[in-house]
Amino acid sequence: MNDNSDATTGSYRLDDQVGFILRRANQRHLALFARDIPDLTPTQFAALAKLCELGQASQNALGRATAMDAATIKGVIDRLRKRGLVAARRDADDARRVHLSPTDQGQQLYAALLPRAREISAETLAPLAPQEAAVFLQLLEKLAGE
Amino acid sequence: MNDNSDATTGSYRLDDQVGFILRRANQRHLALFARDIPDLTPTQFAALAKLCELGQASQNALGRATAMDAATIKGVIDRLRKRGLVAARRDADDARRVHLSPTDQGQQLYAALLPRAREISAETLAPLAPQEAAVFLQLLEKLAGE
DNA sequence: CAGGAATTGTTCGTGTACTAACAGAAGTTG
DNA sequence: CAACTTCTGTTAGTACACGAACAATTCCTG
Repeated sequence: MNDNSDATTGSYRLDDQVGFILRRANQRHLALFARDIPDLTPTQFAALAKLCELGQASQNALGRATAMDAATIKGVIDRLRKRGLVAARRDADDARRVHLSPTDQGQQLYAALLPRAREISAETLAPLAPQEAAVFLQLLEKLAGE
Repeated sequence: MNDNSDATTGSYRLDDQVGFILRRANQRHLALFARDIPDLTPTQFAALAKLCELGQASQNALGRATAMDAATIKGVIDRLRKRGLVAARRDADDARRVHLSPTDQGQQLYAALLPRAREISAETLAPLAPQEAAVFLQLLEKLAGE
């Protein structure tokens, strides 16, 4: 019973806690992204990518698909619209909804950035051997839930 | 050559990218933390915990130890000072430095929160079997770098 | 010792991220 | 159909997080 990872016993070192390491891993990824794709934030790219995948979506639906709450997705879409990458119009069937779709420019940018996005994913996983990366992604997916 | 995880070929699905899943995993952890320790943010707790571990530190040094840049740690420390959890004074040897130490109240709060902090780490890892969690933490550490 | 370089901390601006509160529209049920 | 509930989007407030620019201090090197 010397297990330091026990939930109620043993020492607590910040550097060994999942949350802390998760935050650092995320930081490293964000830094790689900012270096390779300086013109778009990871969040903005996620929204654009998902919208291109789906073709269209309501604002909140896109938020759910990209794990952003209503307040967050609004700011992200505002910025993408300001840059002409996303078009918005009131939904005809449902007056509450904002119907979103990527503009031509948005689709072109997405296509142009795809290789670099793949690169970023590879670079992020670079410290792991290929099989390790596969295992890691499976476990990480479990951890993320939903 | 059908490997979708190839860095330059194959399809790109946002939902399969490390960065995206990393962000969701982090979100889940933050939610657990906010639920179990509503009085302190994860970042504030990290700063307080590290300062209690070290006993004392300069502001920037504490920032490095907790993976926060100078601008970020400043805000965090300001809030902890305002709540009387951290004491600050100008360093005698180096006039640039702000010497930080936890107050008695800060140490007591840290001690009181420790069990819940351990709980949060356990809950975060709960979707994984014990051996899976161990493997995951090793790989995650590699990914975080430094 | 003098002058350039590095370190420490601060401020500003931008961009997530979440809570809470709100208004308007749509759906549900008695 | 009317009341209730849910869903959609918006706003305001707080808190990370980082780049860039800056002043003061200390360090280093010629």
